[in-house]
Amino acid sequence: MNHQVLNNLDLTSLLSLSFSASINELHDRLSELGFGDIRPVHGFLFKCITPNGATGIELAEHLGITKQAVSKMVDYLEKSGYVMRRTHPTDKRGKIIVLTERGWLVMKTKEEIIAEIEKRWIENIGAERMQMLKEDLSSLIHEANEDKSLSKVRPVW
Amino acid sequence: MNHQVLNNLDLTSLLSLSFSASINELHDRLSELGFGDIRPVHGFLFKCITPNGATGIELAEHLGITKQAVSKMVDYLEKSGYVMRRTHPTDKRGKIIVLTERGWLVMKTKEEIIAEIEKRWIENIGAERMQMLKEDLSSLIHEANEDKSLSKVRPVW
DNA sequence: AAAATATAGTCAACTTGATTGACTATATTT
DNA sequence: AAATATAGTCAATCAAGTTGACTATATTTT
Repeated sequence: MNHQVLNNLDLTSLLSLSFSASINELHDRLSELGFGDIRPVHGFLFKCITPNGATGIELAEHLGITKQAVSKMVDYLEKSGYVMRRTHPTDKRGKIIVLTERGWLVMKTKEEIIAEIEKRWIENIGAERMQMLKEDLSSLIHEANEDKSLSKVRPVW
Repeated sequence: MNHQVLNNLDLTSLLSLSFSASINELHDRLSELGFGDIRPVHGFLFKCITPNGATGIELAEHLGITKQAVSKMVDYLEKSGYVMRRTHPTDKRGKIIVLTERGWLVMKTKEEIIAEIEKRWIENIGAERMQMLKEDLSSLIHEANEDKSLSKVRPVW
């Protein structure tokens, strides 16, 4: 697949391919660094947990899946050592899910890798174009979600 | 989620959200127009079938899934009236999967919707910025896949 | 030409990550 | 105080993928 072909793709396909490329690079690097048990969806979950923890239902809404599915995901992440269930400070029905030290480590590592990727891309297209790219993508997301509620940030399709 | 928040997201998250927004809008519109039985992955399959049909193995490589999974997907799409299995002209082991009239109709409809979406986005950010956006995304994809083979266009994560 | 090997597709059994429904314990509203 | 709503979990099911086994046809080797 060469540059010429790419230029003729519609925007949706370009977004799909570029997202795919970046998320794959991120997780390949995470794997190399010993975080092979983390999947992309976990990153979206961690983002909602930080900085102060979150309840299962908050996570479910954030990810756009059921609370039962979140419960299983948390089982897995707890077993793998990334999160802990704490009793909720005020609501005895609830629990609050927080990151362990390893959870914080993977977040920090992820940010470093993403910074590396962005840096390489800036070298490629220049800082101004990168800034414009981010602004334009933000506008598009903003505009597309004007009407809807949008608290779900999980990229489902 | 407001504009300010979006501007502070990393590029990977922005790509995820914008892809998600566009693919969701596309499929919401397709649903309204009576194509509610089509999922995003089917679009990637159709793209490989057109214009001259494709074998199961070609589709499997294109999508990055097994030939058995493709076979099931084709079962579904054949039952739903979008594709047909034809005997392969030269290889009696093989079959060639082609679009039905309804298959062509959904492709045409899809292109119209995508054109609408792009048009609206051009009204939003301007034609020049849209052109730059596409160029930059193309560069990024191109650069990210320099080393790899990349014939898979399915956005897996 | 015959035999050995490779390839295209399908069937069946299994895995994974989601779903819906039922339940317990605690909160909130009436 | 009673009725209802909410947070979380357990169990059964579903959907979309996987691996492994098989048939029929092609291709390669001897």
